[in-house]
Amino acid sequence: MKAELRLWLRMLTTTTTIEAEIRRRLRVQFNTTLPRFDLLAALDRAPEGLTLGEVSARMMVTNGNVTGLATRLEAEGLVVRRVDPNDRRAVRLTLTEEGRAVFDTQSAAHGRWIKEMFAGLAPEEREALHQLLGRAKTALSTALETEEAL
Amino acid sequence: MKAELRLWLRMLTTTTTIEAEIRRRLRVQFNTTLPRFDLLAALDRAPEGLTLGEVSARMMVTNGNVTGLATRLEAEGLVVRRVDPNDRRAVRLTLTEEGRAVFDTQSAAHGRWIKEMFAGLAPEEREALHQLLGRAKTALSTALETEEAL
DNA sequence: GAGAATTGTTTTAGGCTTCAAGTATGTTGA
DNA sequence: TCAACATACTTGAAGCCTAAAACAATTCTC
Repeated sequence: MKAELRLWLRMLTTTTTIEAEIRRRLRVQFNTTLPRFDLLAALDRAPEGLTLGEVSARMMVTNGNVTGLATRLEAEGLVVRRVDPNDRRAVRLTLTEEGRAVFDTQSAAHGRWIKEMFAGLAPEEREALHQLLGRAKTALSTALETEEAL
Repeated sequence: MKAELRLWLRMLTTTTTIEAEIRRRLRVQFNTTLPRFDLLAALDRAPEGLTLGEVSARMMVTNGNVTGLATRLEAEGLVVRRVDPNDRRAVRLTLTEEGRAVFDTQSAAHGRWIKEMFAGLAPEEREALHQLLGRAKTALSTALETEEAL
């Protein structure tokens, strides 16, 4: 098998394993899901709230997806939808007080999980991995741009 | 932000970007999906076919998931379901001739895509990344086993 | 200012995924 | 033997996700 394919498969399984564990813990410990958590995280970083379109860009998912996510989180009382007064086409999403409190707890736990999962890696290894992933990322975007240009 | 979290986010976005591109190409070039492709790949490596349970273990997804996937692929004529004569609870899945031909084409394209996406990485970088991901993987499984034991 | 193009969101149809419950078959041990 | 347990799969409900079409509000252009 080609070296590139081996690399990709290892990268994929490593990431998938971590992600599956995070999803599992979010479910059993907080009865929530990764997409919900990610949406709260996006709002947490934007004190003024975000329009659905901004959320969808930050999360790299489609608009229709965010609509449903927002509806569920709103039903749970964690976010509120408000029509943007400046642009009545847009809907602005903000965390409720409860939403912020819930996210703070979940976020702290999430941080601990990640730290724990990478604990077996020496700081230099961690740094080297970060560096190489950065290289892979730029290599990738050049490859995709070249493709685009055809 | 913690170094571990930065590393994880970079790992996640890199992997996600590649995966999204693969899904996109499978869709536009072959009108198929990644889970379908993965299922065919699993069968391709098993000349005698696999039971649904074996597929679900290899793909790391639930049984119910494989049931639906198999149903759709069967409807497309790419796989056949046959009750295992030795264990009438089990259903054995095998590629049809068409299924094998389709997979061969898709698999070749998939290999080229991956090669292309990692082309910007020098062989030493690729090797180093592979190595570090291996380290991360073992570090991760020790972390999860320790957790398990509590 | 009216019509056209653009932008922001929702809806629709379909597929993927999980968990939990249900059905059928197989295995085991009193 | 046969009841209890285990295994293999399917089904159903709910959520996540996409692409494409529909709708609504805004902006542009003449």
